[in-house]
Amino acid sequence: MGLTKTENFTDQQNELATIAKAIGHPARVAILQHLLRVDACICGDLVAEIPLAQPTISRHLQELKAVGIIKGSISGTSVNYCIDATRWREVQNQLNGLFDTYVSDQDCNC
Amino acid sequence: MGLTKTENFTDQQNELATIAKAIGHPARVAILQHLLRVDACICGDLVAEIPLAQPTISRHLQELKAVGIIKGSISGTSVNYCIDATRWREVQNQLNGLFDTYVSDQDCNC
DNA sequence: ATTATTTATCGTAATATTGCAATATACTAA
DNA sequence: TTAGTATATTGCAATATTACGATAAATAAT
Repeated sequence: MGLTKTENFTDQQNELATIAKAIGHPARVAILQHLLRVDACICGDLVAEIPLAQPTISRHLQELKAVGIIKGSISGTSVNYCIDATRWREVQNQLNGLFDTYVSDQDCNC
Repeated sequence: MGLTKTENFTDQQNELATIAKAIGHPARVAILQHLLRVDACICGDLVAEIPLAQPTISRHLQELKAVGIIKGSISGTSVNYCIDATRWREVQNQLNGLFDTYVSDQDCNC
């Protein structure tokens, strides 16, 4: 069917999944890493950095924007993209919320 | 095309994406949360907990197992699943490796 | 006005994912 | 051996994702 049954899960579970899914593509990881590395707003030189066609990169950018971890602002004919600081930390906390649930003494002997 | 061009990216980028993708489904988040909550090996009562058909849950379990964050051991006619402690921390570190790259003073005014 | 530049959107093709019913497999119990 | 129980696999059908060429839209430069 290809259709995820989101109604069966909690908002938190769906949100966590949506976030993870957004990061779940190497091109989007590469985009995030580039935005982090240049530590500034960056225009569309992502197309030069990442070996994918311009429309494809544009799509990946939209997907990252959809979950709020990056934002873009128009500057003349180009667009400046950057990490959304607040959302970035929020997302990190939400992921760590899942990972920190694990306590070491619950190691089983499977 | 539907085919991710993994050859264009580094191993690290691909691995990070693969991990995130595995977590990127609410059913798999629910499975992980359940495994964490019961803080022990758990037999396949996941089917009772999560409102999806048994084959569907089995598939999600295989996907989580494929990235190594859970492991299963046969115990008679049932299977015990649990978090793989080492891999769990490894994955958390890898994700935090990405998120910690962000330093607050790089806030741009987009 | 025309042209160039940059980014987004549309249309399309190919592959992937999700989900379930049916079935297979593998062990347990009688 | 036969029946029961638990999990995995197979075989679909439907939807989603990925990617790219073509094109649109919007500004900048001449």
